[in-house]
Amino acid sequence: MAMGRPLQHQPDVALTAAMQTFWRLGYHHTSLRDLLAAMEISRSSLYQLYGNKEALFLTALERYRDQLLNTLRASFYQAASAWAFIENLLTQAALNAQSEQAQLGCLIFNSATELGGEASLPAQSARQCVDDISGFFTQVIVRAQHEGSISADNDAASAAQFLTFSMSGLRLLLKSGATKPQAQQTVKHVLQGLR
Amino acid sequence: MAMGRPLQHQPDVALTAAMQTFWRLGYHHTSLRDLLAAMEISRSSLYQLYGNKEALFLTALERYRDQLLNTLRASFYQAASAWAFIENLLTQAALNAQSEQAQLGCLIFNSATELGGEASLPAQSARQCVDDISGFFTQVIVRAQHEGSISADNDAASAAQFLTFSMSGLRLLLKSGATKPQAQQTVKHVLQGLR
DNA sequence: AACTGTTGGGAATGATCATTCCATAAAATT
DNA sequence: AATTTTATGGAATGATCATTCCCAACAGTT
Repeated sequence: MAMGRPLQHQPDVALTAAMQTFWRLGYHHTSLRDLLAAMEISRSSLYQLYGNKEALFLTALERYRDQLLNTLRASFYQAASAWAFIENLLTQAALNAQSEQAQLGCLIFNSATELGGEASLPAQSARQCVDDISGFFTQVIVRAQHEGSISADNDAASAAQFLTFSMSGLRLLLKSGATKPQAQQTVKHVLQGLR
Repeated sequence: MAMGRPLQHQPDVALTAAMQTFWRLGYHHTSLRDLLAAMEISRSSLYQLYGNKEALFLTALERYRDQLLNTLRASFYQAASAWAFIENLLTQAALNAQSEQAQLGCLIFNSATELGGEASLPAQSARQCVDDISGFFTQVIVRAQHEGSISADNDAASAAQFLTFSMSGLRLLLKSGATKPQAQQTVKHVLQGLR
């Protein structure tokens, strides 16, 4: 074993806790007190291990994006068709209407809207993450076009953007307290818009 | 004329300046310094005339909503058809892609997303405003259904919500720097989704 | 001239914030 | 026992924030 006292906390656990806190409260509104309480480490350790609040947010955001994209990709590659994947994605979002998860929305979209046009690193990173999601959806659209479920006349990138903001819009709806039937009906509109 | 020194500033002008500042910076991120500079009044006057930051935001938000709804209603009632109104609304939004206005987004949606699930008065008010917009769109949808341009099978409220978040999503897209052709393509998706 | 309401800004209050420094304790090594 | 690394928390720093109090200047009225 290496010399010196071994690490007492698991960096993964602490990072996940930080991520959830940012998710719940937003970047600016999350204070160091909140972080320390959630991560269950001391101020000193936080600065030593993660640099500062901004750096911690960046790594937490990247982790969130990685996890999200991994989940999406896994579900995509094992889906019967691209269209089935899209349908399932939206339907699941609508079904989970009242869950806490849905109430929180998506960390990436939340951050992108909160940080808006800021020039800060967190803002840049958030916008990049939105692009990453949109890029993944573009692949999905392209496959759907090959499979014939979406007209090849459509620009794949635009369709992907439509799908992206529809996901974010759906989240906003659910956050505003839309009922499950309303959400399901809205999903139909989105699916119809993609065709 | 009334006794005492007459008002030097026009409350309307100052309120508009405050509104634009909240619009540009968001509620939390707008400091009193920002407000005073934009409104060109003194701290004393602000507190005397508008109460405090929170109260000022509430009146500014209401004014924004009133102006927006008035503009929308005027354009709606003089439109050839409900569908033409919707088409025009979305197309104009896409055409103004690069304008400063579009970059700002909409004060109501910005506030609703920024304040999210907060229990504060500003948050409640923002959610109410989203409902107000959605309510207006419901009327539009109902008229479109009477005119036959939207299937009567659709739930009007759900379609209105779809339209509402599509507007907000379009704004987010433009904020993220989507090109004009992309935005126009996305509008087609939204219109198709409404049918 | 006396009165009344508006305006402006200095100063203080009390709170929160992120960050740094520092001294100390704990747990492992050699 | 000496060393190395990690952990903790008190204290201070410097900044910003919204808000209140207060006093002086201002611009009209009667």
